[in-house]
Amino acid sequence: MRDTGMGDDVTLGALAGLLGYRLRRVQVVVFEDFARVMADEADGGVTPGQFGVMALIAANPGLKQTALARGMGVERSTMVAVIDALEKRGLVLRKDSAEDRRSHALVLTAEGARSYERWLGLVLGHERRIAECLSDVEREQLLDLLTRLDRRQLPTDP
Amino acid sequence: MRDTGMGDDVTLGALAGLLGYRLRRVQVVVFEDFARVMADEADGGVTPGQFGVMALIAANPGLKQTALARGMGVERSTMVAVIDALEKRGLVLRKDSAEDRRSHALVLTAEGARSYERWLGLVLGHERRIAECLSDVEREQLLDLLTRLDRRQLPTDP
DNA sequence: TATTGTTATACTCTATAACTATA
DNA sequence: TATAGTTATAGAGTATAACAATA
Repeated sequence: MRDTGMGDDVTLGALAGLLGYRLRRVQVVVFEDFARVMADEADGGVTPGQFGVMALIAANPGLKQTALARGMGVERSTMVAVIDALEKRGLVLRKDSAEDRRSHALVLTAEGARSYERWLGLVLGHERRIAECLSDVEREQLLDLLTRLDRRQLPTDP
Repeated sequence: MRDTGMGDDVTLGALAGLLGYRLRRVQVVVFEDFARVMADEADGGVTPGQFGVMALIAANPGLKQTALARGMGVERSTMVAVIDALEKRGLVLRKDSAEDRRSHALVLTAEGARSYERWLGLVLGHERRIAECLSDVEREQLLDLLTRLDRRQLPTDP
């Protein structure tokens, strides 16, 4: 395990006020807690990325891989192996699209839907724990500020 | 370039309120803008991780690799190649430590210090741009909330 | 015995470019 | 011509485990 303790207390200098540094530190904390939660799962659970994919499929049944890739902010080609792995585990299914024979309509299998619901519960618990030092209002503020920094939320330049 | 535009507007579902997802999205935005800023540099500039290392050395001249690794939240072994690359470019120097002959005292070279000051200016501009949709107060709030989520900032459990 | 830096190795995530089959 | 999915490949970034030198 990485030691992020306060052992040597290095001065952060210019880093202290930089969003990039702060974001990366928190990301490490979040990912470690996510992994800890999933470690108790019999089948090993899912990674944060895999959970995100399943959540988007659950919310948009039948969406195609390109749209999913955009939603996750990765390339189409990157998505292929992710779906391969979930499909091999019987959690996700590539159905033939009715309108466009090039594309796949992604859906959760019955088992995938069951697993997703269980994992969603775990993830909500994880969410509560990592934000336990914040009030509900502060957590909402944080989510709002982060959402506003996400360019995807902005209208495109004219 | 990754397409994070609003093309297909997928419903985020449970993801919308999850810090892990929001953090990752913003991280992508931040890293892309950082890369854009550095692309104009004659020598290619530095990566966010390399900049962080140089900032910590600048703020803590003479610190050893283990302390630096802790400050960056990575393993000692991971740090080796990072410093190798910076040392090969003449930006960082491994000096012999006076007290402990096992460890190295890390310092910026004269050129490293000059480059760091220039890059710091670029990074502060980058910082201003990615947070341009936030007021100064909101940016400070965001930094504060992120800092509080960073376990390193918390007192260790008894 | 414990720590510092190092090597060897492997794994995950990601991207680019070129291909195919459709549209 | 353009798009959806795929493959092949490569490059970051990271970790673990074992080692030599030193404490």
